[in-house]
Amino acid sequence: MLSERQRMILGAIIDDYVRSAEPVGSRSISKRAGVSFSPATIRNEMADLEELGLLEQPHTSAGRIPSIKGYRYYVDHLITVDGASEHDIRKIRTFFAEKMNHWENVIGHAATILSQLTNYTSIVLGPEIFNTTLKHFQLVPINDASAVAIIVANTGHVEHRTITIPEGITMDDMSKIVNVLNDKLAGVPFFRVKAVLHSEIAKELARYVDHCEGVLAILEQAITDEHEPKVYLSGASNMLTQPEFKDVDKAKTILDMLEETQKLTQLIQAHPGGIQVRIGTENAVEAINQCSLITATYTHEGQSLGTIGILGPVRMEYGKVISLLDYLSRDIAKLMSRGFK
Amino acid sequence: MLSERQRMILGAIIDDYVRSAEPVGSRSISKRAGVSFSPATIRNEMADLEELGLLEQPHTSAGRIPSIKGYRYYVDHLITVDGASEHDIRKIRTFFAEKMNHWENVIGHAATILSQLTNYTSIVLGPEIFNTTLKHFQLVPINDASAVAIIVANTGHVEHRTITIPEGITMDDMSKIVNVLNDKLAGVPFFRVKAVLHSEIAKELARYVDHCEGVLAILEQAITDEHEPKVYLSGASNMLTQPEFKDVDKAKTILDMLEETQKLTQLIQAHPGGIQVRIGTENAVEAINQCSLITATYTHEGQSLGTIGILGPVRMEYGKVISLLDYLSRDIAKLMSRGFK
DNA sequence: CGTTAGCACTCGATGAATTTGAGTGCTAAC
DNA sequence: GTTAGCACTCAAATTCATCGAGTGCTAACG
Repeated sequence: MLSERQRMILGAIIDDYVRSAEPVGSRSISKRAGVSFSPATIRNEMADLEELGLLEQPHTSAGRIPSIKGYRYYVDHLITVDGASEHDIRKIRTFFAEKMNHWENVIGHAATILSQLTNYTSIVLGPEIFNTTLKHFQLVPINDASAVAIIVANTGHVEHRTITIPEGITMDDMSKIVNVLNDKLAGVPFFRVKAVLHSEIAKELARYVDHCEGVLAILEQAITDEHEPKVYLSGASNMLTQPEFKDVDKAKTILDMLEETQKLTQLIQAHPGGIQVRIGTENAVEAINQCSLITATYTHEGQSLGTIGILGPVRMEYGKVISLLDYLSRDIAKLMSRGFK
Repeated sequence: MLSERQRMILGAIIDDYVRSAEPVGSRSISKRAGVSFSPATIRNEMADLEELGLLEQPHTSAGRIPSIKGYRYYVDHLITVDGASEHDIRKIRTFFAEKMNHWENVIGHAATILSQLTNYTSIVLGPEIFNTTLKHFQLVPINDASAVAIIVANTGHVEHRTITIPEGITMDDMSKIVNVLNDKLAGVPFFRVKAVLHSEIAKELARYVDHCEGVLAILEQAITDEHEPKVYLSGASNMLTQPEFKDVDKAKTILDMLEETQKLTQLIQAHPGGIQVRIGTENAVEAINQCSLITATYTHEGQSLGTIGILGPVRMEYGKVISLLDYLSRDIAKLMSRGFK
C-alpha cells in the first residue's frame, strides 16, 4: 500500500515523464506547485518506489522513469478520467458533420480523427459482420462461367466476391437456388448461416434442382468465407514523432508489424469488451513491447460491433486517450444507430 | 554527346552507387573487370562529367555521386532492361497461384508482391471503373427509409453506397425505377451514365412514376458519385531501410504523404500510359523530391485500367524495377482477362 | 596527345581525452 | 521525520588529433 505522498510523487513523475520523455529528478518534483517537501525527502520516497518496482533508473546519476508496473499502478489507481476535452469533442463533431454523406464509413473516419487528435496511431476494427444478419443474397452473372455474389447485411454492409459456375449448371438453376437461399436465409445471423444451410436447405433444394451439391458448396463458401472484419489504420507515421522511436530500426519493427493486417486484427481482437489498457510487455505481440495499446469496443443494441484502439509509446497520455476512446466509442454507436434508423 | 568511355564510367558509377549508397571514387572504377584505365584517367573523365552536370561531389575530397540529370541520362540511354529475373517470375507465379481463389483482388496482391520483390514501396491504382460499363444496378431495402444501392461493373467490380429514400415514395415505385434503369443502362460505360440518364431516361420514367425527379437525382448520384479508384499501398516501411532516410524526419515527411490516399491518387494518376520514370525533383509533389517513382499502366482490350508503381529512393535499381513493372503489368492484364473470361 | 605516376592537399569520419552538469545516496544536524 | 550539505557518478557534449579515401595538378612517358 502506498502512502498518499508516494502516490502523489509517482503521479507527478509519470506526468512529467510523459510530457518530457526525460528522466525526472527529485528537484523538478519538489519545485512543483503544491509540493512542500525538499528534494532530499522526495529522493527518499523515490528510492522506496524504486524498491517496490514502480520506478527505475536508466543509470545511477539520472532521474527516475516509471516502470511498466509503475504505469500499471498509475492506470489502475491514480489516473483521472474526466471525459474528453471540449476541444476534442468539437473537433469530432465538425469532422463527422463534414463526412455525413458518407456515414457508412464512420469507422474509417473514426480512425482518422483518432490519430489526428492524439498524434498516436489508431487501429480500428470495422463492424463485425458475424454479429449481424443476412438481409439479401444475390448473384449477378458476369458471363457464362462466372458471377458476382453479393451479400448484404442488415446493417447495410455489403460484401462481394466472384465465383465460378460449374459446368452443366444453367443460369436458370442458379437463380432458383438463389431464390430458395434468400427465402430461407433472410434474417439469419451470419454465424448461423452455415448450420442452416446444412440442416434445412440442402434437402429442400434437392427437390428443385439436380446436381446442386457442387453449386451449394460454392455458394456456401461465398457466403461464409472470410467475413474478416476490416481493419483501418491511421497515423502510423505518428510513431516516428516519438523520441523513443528516433532509432529507425525500432520504428521499422513496429511499422512492419502495422502493415500486416492479419496480425493487427489478431492483436486488437484479443481485447474483450469495455476499455482495455495493455502496457508495454503486457502485449502479446513482441514487436510492440515498447508500446501501449488502449482499446474500446463500440456496441449497437447490446451487441459488440467492433473495436477502436490507440497504439502509442508506453510513455502515453493515458488519461486523455482513455477519455477520448470512451467518448468516441459511444459516439460511433450513436452515429451507427442513426444510420440503421 | 558522350564518348563511349564516358558512358561506361557514368554507368559504372551509378551501378556502384546504387549498390553501396557511398560516393564512388576513381580507384574503385578502375579496378573493375574490363576497365583498363588508370584512376587518373578516370578522374579526368569524372571531372568532365561533373562539368556536364551528370555527376556531383558531396565535398571536395569525396568520390562522385550521380546527379538527377545523371540518372536521367542513365535511364534514357544506358539502362539495360532484360526482362524480369527468373527468380522474380517464379515468385510471382507461386504468389498468385496461392491467392487464386481471391483473384478479384489481384491488384491488392500485386501491390504486396511488388513491395516484397523490390524492397521498395509500391503504389497501385485499382481498375478505373470509369473505363468499364455498368452491368447491373440494384437497390436492397434496409428499412423504410434507407436502402443499399449496389452497382456491378462488367469487370465484376462492385461498388455500394447507402441512400436515403425520400418521403412519399414507395418501394414499389423504387423498384419500377430501378427496372427501367437496368434496362437502359446495362452495358453503358460509366462515364456516359450521367448523359444517358438525362437524355433518354428522365422523360421515359416520368410516364411510369410521379414525382420521380427527386429519386432520380439520388440514384444518379449513387451511380456516378465518386467511383474513386482504389489505391493500394504496400511496403511503406521499406522506406526506412534506405540509408537516405535514416533521418527520422525525412522519413516522416514521406510516410505522412503516403497516408494521404488522395495525394497518392493524384500523384500516380499524373502518369500517362506505358512505363514512366520520374526521378527526384521531376516529381511534382515536394515530399518525394528525394524519391523516384516508376509506373506502368495495365490494360484490358486496349483500355487502360489502372497503374502499378514503385516508389523508392532516387538511388534506385531502375533496371530491375522497370523490368519487373513491365512484366507484372502484362501479367495482371492476363490474369484479369482470364477473370473476365 | 592521350595516358599515367606521383604528390600535396582537402575534409569528413573516427575516436580518445576532457569537461560539464544534472542527479544521486549518504550523513549529520535540525 | 525532514532537510541541508557534500562527495560521487556517469551520460552527454565538447574539443582535439589522427586517419585515410579521394581529389586536382604537374610532369613524365610512349
